[in-house]
Amino acid sequence: MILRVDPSAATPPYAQIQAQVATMVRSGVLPPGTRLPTIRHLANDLGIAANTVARAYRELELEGLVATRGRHGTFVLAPAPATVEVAGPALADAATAYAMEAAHRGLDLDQALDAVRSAFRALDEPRRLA
Amino acid sequence: MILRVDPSAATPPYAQIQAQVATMVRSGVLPPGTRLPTIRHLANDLGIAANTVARAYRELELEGLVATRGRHGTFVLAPAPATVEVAGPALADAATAYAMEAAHRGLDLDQALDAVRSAFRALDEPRRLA
DNA sequence: TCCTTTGTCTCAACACATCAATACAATGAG
DNA sequence: CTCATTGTATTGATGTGTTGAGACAAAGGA
Repeated sequence: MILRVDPSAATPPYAQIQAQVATMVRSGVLPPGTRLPTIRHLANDLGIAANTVARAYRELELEGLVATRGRHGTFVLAPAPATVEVAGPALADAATAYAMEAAHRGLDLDQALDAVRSAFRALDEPRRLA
Repeated sequence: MILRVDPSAATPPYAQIQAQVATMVRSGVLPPGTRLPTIRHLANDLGIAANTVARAYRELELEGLVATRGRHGTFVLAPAPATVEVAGPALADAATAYAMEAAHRGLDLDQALDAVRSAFRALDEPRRLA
């Protein structure tokens, strides 16, 4: 479990943990059944409050990526095959926000799609991390 | 100048004004050369503080959509033809944020693009307003 | 049974963005 | 020259989200 948290980043620490774990689960780095570190342990490693890690785990549970099994800890689940429908309203909101931002700057659909393609490419590039 | 501001909305009032004026400028409802209402006048109409309108105008000026001509007021400029390059880092950031959100939920590029297409369609639909 | 270890909950402090009010500077009409 | 009208700058209040610390409940092993 190599995680990094930058307290001065724009995205809050709990969201950074959430995103990194989610990526590792989806990419298979953390296979289903893996036991995540306890919130206190991880909090200690990262030098943050336990509550912050707890929140990240809570959000991950809402996403259906992990399950907390009481006394035994928190475990990785098999991620459901993703579809636009299942990704839910949160993804739709993100898409709408992006569409508004793009339209607002005068871009048409094709230009907006190109920007997303570029962003995706840039996203895949530095995945040497994790 | 028919503008609406919902103080309880998620997007802050200054951003609502900014977005609505930007849309009207880009769509030609407000042709170049049009004089915008003074910040005090518009603030009065909307029942908000002058400073809030001032901020919206300031952001619009940064976008290059309007120009303030000192004593004479604030005027609509001819919007530059939009390109992805010119839309600048703000658009790139929005695209990256969206790409991360989508990847984070396990969507691939095509699914993410579909969601944007849907959002764009939904955006064009209720443009009976403005 | 007792105690350790797990996640959960609650509450206060803090940081940050936004808004409102007010004072200010510029500038052109009269 | 005077002054009304324009946008600008500063300051304080407010609300929201995030963090941190600690108390709490559950549950299995010794």
